Amino acid sequence: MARKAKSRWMILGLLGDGPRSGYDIKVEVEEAAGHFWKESFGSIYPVLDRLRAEGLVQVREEAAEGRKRRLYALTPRGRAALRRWLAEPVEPDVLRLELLLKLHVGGAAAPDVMIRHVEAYREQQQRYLKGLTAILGDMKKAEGPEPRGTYRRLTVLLGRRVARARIAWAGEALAALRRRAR
Amino acid sequence: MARKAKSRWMILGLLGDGPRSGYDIKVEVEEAAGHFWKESFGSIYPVLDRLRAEGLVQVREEAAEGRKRRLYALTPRGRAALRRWLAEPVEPDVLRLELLLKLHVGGAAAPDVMIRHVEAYREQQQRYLKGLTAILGDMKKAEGPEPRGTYRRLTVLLGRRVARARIAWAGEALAALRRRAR
DNA sequence: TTTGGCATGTAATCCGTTACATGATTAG
DNA sequence: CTAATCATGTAACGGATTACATGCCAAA
Repeated sequence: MARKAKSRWMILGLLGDGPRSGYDIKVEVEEAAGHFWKESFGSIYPVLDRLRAEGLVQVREEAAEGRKRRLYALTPRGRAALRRWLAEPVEPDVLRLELLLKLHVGGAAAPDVMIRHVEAYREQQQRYLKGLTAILGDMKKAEGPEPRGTYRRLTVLLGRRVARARIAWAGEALAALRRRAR
Repeated sequence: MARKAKSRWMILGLLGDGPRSGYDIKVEVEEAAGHFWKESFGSIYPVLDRLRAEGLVQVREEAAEGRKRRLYALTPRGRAALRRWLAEPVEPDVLRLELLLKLHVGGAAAPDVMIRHVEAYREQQQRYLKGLTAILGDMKKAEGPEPRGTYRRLTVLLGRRVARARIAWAGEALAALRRRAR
């Protein structure tokens, strides 16, 4: 049975905002959606080609003006497919949290090993939170068209809430672990 | 280059607590770690066999007393490998959050579609939170050996904090989206 | 001139899921 | 008796990553 295939929806979704090249998509995913998504060239180009074969996107060679670029644009069928997917229920994300795995089976290690992992986690989440806050600042300056702006701001706000919860947890966890270590 | 291969660590980690069968591992992942991990038989049995071939676990047929079961136990080399992995830095989890993807490209859909997604998300997180709280209750009754008990309780506490953050976000998001919809 | 960014692609690999296949035992 | 649970496995498939391969253009 057809499993996941989420790359195609990210790609189709971005094309919903206007024509883009494979390279554009890569950059845009990193910059605008990097806090909850990732795509590699190794999927982008083949997926783009498949979408074209299925008639969901069209290619246009952007000749001249510098290097050659292949711009992909949604066809009406592509837009319909996107809308259909958007209306489908969200599938629960596959969860595989490596830090929790290490904690779960951490009894086999020395206590300070787990303490260091949680410390690193807290720092990582603090950096992440900072990054999100910076993104939010940029968003305020460059107001985009609605409702897109609202949607994208909401994704960042969720990231921040979750990051703050994780940071708070890490503090609590470190206190508990240090108490035990003594 | 060898990618991920996280199943082996979950399996090796559980075996660190004592011998288990493939079936035991499946059940235990579901019941004790289901809020942050998942394993299918399709990986468990082949991985177990590979670990045996690598000399990290040993098999013992548990003959008689009901059905036959193949019990796997860590070898000294297996335990050493587990400890080495536990000491390695935690790799950041691959993040691919489908709800956020839909929101990110949701401009192509009608506003109420996104509202329904967020509502469903909130309900799902509320159920999830309830489940975690129940687990925590069970844990208090059945105190396990330390430090394992502390570690496992911490995994649940992180889940709860994050779930609460998501629920709070959903409320805020719904307010914003409904405001816009009018 | 050489480094770095722009730009497109292919090949190998592989982890993990789903589906299939089989059978024993136990509870209702 | 029969349905559910216990129990172990294999086969097919597929999505995605990593690494490789190639080349243009602009700036330092």
